[in-house]
Amino acid sequence: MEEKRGGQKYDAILQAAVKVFAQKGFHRSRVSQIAEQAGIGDGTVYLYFHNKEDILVSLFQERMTDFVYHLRRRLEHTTTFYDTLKILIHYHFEVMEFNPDQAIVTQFELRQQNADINEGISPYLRKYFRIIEEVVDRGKKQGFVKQDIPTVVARKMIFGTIDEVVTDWVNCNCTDFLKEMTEIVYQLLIYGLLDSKASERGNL
Amino acid sequence: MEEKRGGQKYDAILQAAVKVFAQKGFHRSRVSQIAEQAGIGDGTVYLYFHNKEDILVSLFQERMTDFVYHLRRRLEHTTTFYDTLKILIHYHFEVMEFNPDQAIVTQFELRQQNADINEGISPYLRKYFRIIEEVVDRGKKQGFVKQDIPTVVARKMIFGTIDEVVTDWVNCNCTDFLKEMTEIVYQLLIYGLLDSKASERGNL
Amino acid sequence: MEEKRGGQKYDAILQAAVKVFAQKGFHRSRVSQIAEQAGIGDGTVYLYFHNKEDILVSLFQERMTDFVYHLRRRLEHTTTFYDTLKILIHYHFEVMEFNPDQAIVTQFELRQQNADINEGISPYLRKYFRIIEEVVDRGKKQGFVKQDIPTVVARKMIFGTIDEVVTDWVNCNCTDFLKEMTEIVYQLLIYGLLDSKASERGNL
Amino acid sequence: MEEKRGGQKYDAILQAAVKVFAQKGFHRSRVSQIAEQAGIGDGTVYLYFHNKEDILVSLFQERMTDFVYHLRRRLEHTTTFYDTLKILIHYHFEVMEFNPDQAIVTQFELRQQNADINEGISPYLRKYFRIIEEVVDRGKKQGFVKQDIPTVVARKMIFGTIDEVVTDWVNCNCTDFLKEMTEIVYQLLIYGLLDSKASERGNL
DNA sequence: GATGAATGAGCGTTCATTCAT
DNA sequence: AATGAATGAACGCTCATTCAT
Repeated sequence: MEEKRGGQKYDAILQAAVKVFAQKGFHRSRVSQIAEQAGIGDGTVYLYFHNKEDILVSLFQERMTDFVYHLRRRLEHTTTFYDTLKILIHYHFEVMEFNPDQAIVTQFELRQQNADINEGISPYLRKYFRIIEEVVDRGKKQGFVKQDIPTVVARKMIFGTIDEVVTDWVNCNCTDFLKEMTEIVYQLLIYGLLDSKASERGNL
Repeated sequence: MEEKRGGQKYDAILQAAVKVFAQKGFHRSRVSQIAEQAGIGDGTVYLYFHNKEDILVSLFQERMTDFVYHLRRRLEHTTTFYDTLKILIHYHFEVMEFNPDQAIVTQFELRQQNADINEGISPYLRKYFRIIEEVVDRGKKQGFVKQDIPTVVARKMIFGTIDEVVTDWVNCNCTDFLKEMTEIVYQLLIYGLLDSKASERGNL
Repeated sequence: MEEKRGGQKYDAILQAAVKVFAQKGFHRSRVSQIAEQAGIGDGTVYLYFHNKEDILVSLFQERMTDFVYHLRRRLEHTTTFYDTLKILIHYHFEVMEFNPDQAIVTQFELRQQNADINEGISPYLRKYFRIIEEVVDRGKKQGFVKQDIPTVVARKMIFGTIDEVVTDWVNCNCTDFLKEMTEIVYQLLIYGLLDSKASERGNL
Repeated sequence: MEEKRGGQKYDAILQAAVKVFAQKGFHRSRVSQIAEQAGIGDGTVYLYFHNKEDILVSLFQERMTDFVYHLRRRLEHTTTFYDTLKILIHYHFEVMEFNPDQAIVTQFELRQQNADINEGISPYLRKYFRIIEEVVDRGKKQGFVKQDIPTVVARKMIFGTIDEVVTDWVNCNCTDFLKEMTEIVYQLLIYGLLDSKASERGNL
């Protein structure tokens, strides 16, 4: 076992875990099921992970690290706030749509009020938050985003909206085409709900 | 047991459950802990609830029914979309801030991928969603909300944003004043991120 | 469950435990076997004992408390060191012979190098040691026992000899009549190995 | 594996085992710990021993064979019963004191009610018993030891006493000087507890 | 011979639920 | 209705042992 993280078995376990967790939920999933799905012995799981929770946490860390890495690469060559935000939304939807099992786990199983799980997950989620906040800040500098909007609150709206769209999509058994939501979500975040003609018409 | 729902012990159990669930999380909570906290015997819990999950589900149903009832009453006398939306946001924050234990349970413990729990919760959550969607629809009729925004998507943004703000607040141990977020959240949802002068300046 | 120690189930578990421990040895014994032997459910064991080790320790504590109590009563009315010592030896053998299962557990399973077990057992074993030492001390005062023999060493010889006799008896599947060893052991401890005529004959 | 018994790795494993067993106790010791302590791979252990129990048993057999061999050599040139017994006691204490880890294992870990262990150990322990019994028998022939004392019982007293002294010494963390106990133990075994003047004084 | 990754049987313990009182 | 002692199914995890390299 030269390599733990990134090793063949390590990956197989994570891949098996997403499947099982997505199907049964974390608490109803059995370590033996994961092992079986991965085609290895029960005990082998514990050569690569400390315990069941560690599988869930590692799963998120691996995927989030990947997500953040590729997201950053995609955002590298964008210029305007508009492009950037749209690509961010699109990539988030794309990744989720590409791996519905992963999406299920992300939207449900990770939202646990469990110290170990939370501590393992939070730092990695915050990395994503930081990207969104950087996007907003850049938007401010470029004059696209209103200066008086607190960056953190803007991030909460952006992430909260995207996240809710994904949750609903998962709840509908991932039937719709998530990526097609990109444009409308983007428009809403940028322009808000208000019909600009309303003020002109004196409705305010 | 003349009365189940609404009976004295029934309420005592729910009240005890919020406390225990908030502190330990649903899966780490023991039925015996809830019984003790409620000052009753373990077996008595099962005179009022089918099982542990039923407690969590009933808890949400009760609170959500209350929430929806009072929210509707507050929204009854509002006229413009602006008032309505602001009151909705404010009331959501107010309720959460008033009962942090309830907030913790709502933001974490209810997000379970568990058939029984989900089926018990979804209908009641959808009642809230319907209110939000009605608000959006009314806003459209009044000409405040852009007609081409799908109501459901607008609801996702509104709820998603509010929900994310609450989640973050809970994650920060409920230290900030949540209600003070109302105005900024309201502004963001209505006007979006865009600095309107940007288009005039030709940044688009 | 009004009573734990001394309760009906508590005793049943201990009685079952001696039997199972004696047959299989502590480490090869299964809690489920003890429960079955006691005619109760597996979980019930844990209403009366903290864990498997606690059963072993409690077993020894109960039996040793009994042993010490009855031994003291028997020794109460003895006068000379001779009577006292003989009764002590006899009672030790009698108890062991009366309950071979208990004897097996005492001679083997309790000699564990395990902090929890040792800490639970030592204080109770020392109570017995104290009795032996008191007997020796009284013997000294009465002029029966040589003054220059350290009481503690005398106790080690007395207990060590009795204990070894019992161990050997257990190793021979408890076939001999243990109580019949009383006299010879007594003689040996009192007079030692030496043939007193030897010195007279100048063999020394 | 040209050589098993006596090979370099074989010895290394035994040496490592004493250390680990003494520290953790047989059941809490892990084969991997022994391997690590011996500086070899886990699997290598099984090239030299059948299983974990075999290590414990072999350990005892090796050490006991050595012990018996050297004890016999020391006793070869003694003449009187007195010398012989004293040397026996002294050598037993000396060996134990020289290797406290070995002593701990001998006093605790070997006293297992386990068929395999017992069967492996008994024959070797009996070799020691036989020596003691030979010493007693010779003592009888020489007229030092009372003829009517059954040799086996005498052996039980001798071994039981020595053994108990060692056990107590181990329980006190091997702090005292064990060898200094030789004389008093010897005196006790030879002359017994009785103050010979007592009978003269008519105390009997 | 030496290794150590892989195995999987095995078990102590928990705790939601029941039911006799 | 209320109790809480009793239950036993269920499972995460360990670790002695194996065997391909």
